[in-house]
Amino acid sequence: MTTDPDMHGTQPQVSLSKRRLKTWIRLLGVTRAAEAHLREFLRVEHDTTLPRFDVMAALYRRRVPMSMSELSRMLLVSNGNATTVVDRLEKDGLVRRVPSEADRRTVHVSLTDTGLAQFEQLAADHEREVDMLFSRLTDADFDILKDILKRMGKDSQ
Amino acid sequence: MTTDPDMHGTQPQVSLSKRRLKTWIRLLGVTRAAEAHLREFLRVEHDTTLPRFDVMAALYRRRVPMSMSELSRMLLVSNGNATTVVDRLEKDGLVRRVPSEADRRTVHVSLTDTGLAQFEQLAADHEREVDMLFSRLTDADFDILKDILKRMGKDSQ
DNA sequence: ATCAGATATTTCAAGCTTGAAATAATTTCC
DNA sequence: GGAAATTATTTCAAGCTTGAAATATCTGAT
Repeated sequence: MTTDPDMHGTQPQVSLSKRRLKTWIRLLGVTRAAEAHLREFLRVEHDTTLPRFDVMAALYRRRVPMSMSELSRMLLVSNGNATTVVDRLEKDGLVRRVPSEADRRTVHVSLTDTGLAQFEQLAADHEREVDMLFSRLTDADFDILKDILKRMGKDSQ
Repeated sequence: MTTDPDMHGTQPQVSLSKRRLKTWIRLLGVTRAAEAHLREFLRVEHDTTLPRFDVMAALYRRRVPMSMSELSRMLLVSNGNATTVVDRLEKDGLVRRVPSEADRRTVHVSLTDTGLAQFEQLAADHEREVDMLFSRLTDADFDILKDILKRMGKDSQ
């Protein structure tokens, strides 16, 4: 909370606003690099893609069938997007659509047995990969990061 | 570097690996939410897109004309992608391609006067928007984040 | 001088992503 | 009970993104 309007402190010429921008650009860069790495890993090692993985991961975490809307809200993607990715996964037999009994507008999506088996393979390898990406971070870093990210996320409640 | 195989420490059941995964998922979520916010802002307020903004920002930062390869390397996107975004910006008169004198394989891309003027408008608003997104973070947070991100980025040198 | 390998860019097909429009079903409120 | 507003999903056109293949050019070793 160092307020220093005339910039006589340790950061002489850099406004807070510029610092925020720089941090955002760096954050975006690091995140994109990590995403690119994981995408490459999924393609080369498992012949799949990040969006497919994301959908399967969301379904896996819940275990209980999930509506298309819940899915797209959870993944922060548009409804139309969720539809097409699920379409492809369904065609490959990894995912199943079941119309809801209670609400005829709704469909419930869930992993098939094949999908579940494939995902468990995938998830183990993926976790190992993430582990490597974050290997330079200590436990203390995680505490701090968790706190910072929580505060950042507050905006988009 | 706390090695505690039997988990008798302060984090009883949670392995470091699981923590890394959770942190990555949260980081990805926050970054995507912020990106979505900025995309929405660019669309509604300036009738443009994030990739277009990214290209213009890269060209602006350098001032000196830039090859397509440098551009795609800087933005972490494929060559083909850079080509199509530049195509569209060029068609809109915001960007210019000039063949290199020294190397006939190379084209140099730069902002046109129109592009420069438009970008300066855009950049000011964009900075204000980022400022809002990060308003909950203190100066101390930035110091820490900078350090953490630097260590994370080391992998993808 | 030539040729093999490296580098710069574009093109291409396929998949991803969006926001808006279309359809269908449900809920709310009079 | 029925009209109006809301919600769930799909479809659509346009743009984004990728990796691989095609072209063109350059560089370096012989």
